[in-house]
Amino acid sequence: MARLTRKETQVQTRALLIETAKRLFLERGYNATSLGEVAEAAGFTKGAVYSNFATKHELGLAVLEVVQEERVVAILGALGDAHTFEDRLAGFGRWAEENIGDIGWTSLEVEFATSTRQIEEVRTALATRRQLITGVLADLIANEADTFGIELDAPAIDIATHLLALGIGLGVQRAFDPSLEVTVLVDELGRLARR
Amino acid sequence: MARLTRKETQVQTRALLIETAKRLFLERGYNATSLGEVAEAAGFTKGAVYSNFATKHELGLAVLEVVQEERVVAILGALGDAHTFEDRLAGFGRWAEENIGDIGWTSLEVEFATSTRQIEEVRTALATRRQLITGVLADLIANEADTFGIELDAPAIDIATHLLALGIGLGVQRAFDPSLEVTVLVDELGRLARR
DNA sequence: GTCTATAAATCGATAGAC
DNA sequence: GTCTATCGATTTATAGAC
Repeated sequence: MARLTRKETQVQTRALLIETAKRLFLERGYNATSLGEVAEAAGFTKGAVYSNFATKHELGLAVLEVVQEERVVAILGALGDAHTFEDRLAGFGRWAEENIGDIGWTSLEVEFATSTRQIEEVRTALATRRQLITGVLADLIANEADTFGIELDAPAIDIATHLLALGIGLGVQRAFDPSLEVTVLVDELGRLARR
Repeated sequence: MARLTRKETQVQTRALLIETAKRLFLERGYNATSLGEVAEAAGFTKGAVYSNFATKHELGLAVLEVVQEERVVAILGALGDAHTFEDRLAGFGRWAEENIGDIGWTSLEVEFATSTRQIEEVRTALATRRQLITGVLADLIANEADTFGIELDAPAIDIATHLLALGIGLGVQRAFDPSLEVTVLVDELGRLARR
C-alpha cells in the first residue's frame, strides 16, 4: 500500500465522516444527532468536521446524496435479472416490504427537508435532487414498459411522481406506525403497469 | 359578559396557547419555534406554557390534534353540497390544489413525527391518530361510493390509506419544490372512483 | 395559575496551536 | 487538515414568589 497523499487522506476522512453521519442520522435522526457525536464516532473531533463541511446542513446534504444514490441502486437491484415481468414485480414487492419506512431512509429525508425549510440553499438543492430522482425513476418505468410491451395510460413522469409520493407517504407513516402495510404500493404498481 | 371562572380562564389560556403555537409552528416549523416565542406571542411567559403542558412535544401533540381536526373538516367542506359526483370531485380538486403542501400542514405533521420518533409516548399517539383519520376518510369514501352508486374495486380502507399517503408524499415534496403539481392526486382519485 | 429568575445542559461554530 | 479550547447563543425545564 502506497502512502496516501494529502488529497487522498482528505477524501478518506470526508467519506468516513459522511458514512458515520449517515449511520447516526438514520439511527437517531438528524436533529437528535450533534456534530460532536458524529466526529467522535468517526474518530475525529469537531474541527475535522468543520474542515470538511461548512455547516451541519451541508453535511446533511452530503449524507442525503449518498442515501438517495444507494436507494436508486437498491431499486434497480431489486428488479434483479428476472426475465419475466411478474418476477420483476415480485422482486420489487419484496424490496418494498423490507425497505419502505423501515430502516429510516424516508424518515431522514423528510426530517431533514422539513427541518431545514428556512434555508433557501438547502431547499433548492433538495428540489433539484427530487426532480433528478423522479426522472431516473420515470426512465426506469418507461424502459420496463418498453421491454415488456406494457402500455402506460399516463406519462411515465407522472407515474414516477405518483409512486415516489406514495412511497414517501407510506414510509413516513410506517415509521411511527409499523402496523401500516405497504402492500398498497405494490398493488398500485401492478395496477399502473397493467392498465 | 359574566366573569370567567378559574376553570374557564385556564381553558381559554390553553386554547390561546395552542392557537398561537399552531400559527408559529406552521410558519417557522416545530423545531425552529421555541416555547418562549410561543408564550410571548400569546401574551404569556414560559411559566404559563409549562402550567398547561408538561413538555414541548405535549404542546406539539395538542397542536397537531387541532390541525388534523381542521383538515378533516376542510375536506368535508371541500366536497360541499354539490349533488353530482363530478361537482364533488371538482370541489375536492380545487381544495387539493390550494391546500396540499402549501400552508404547511403536511410539513408540520411530518416534521413533528420524524423529530420526535425517539419518544415512545408520541409515537403511539401519532399511530392512534393516523388510524383514526384513515378510518374517517375510509368511511367518507364508502359513503360517497354508496351515494353515487360507484363500485370500489378495493376496500375503502385501502383506498383511504392510498390517498392519505399520496397526499402526505406530495405535500412534503411540494413544500421544498413548489414546481411539483398535485394534479396526480386528483387524477388518481377520479381513477380510483371510476374503476 | 402565572410570572420572574435561573438553572442546567447542549449545540453550532470559531480561533489558534500544531 | 486536525485538535484543543472555548465562545456565544439558545433551549428546555424548574424553583419559588405572588
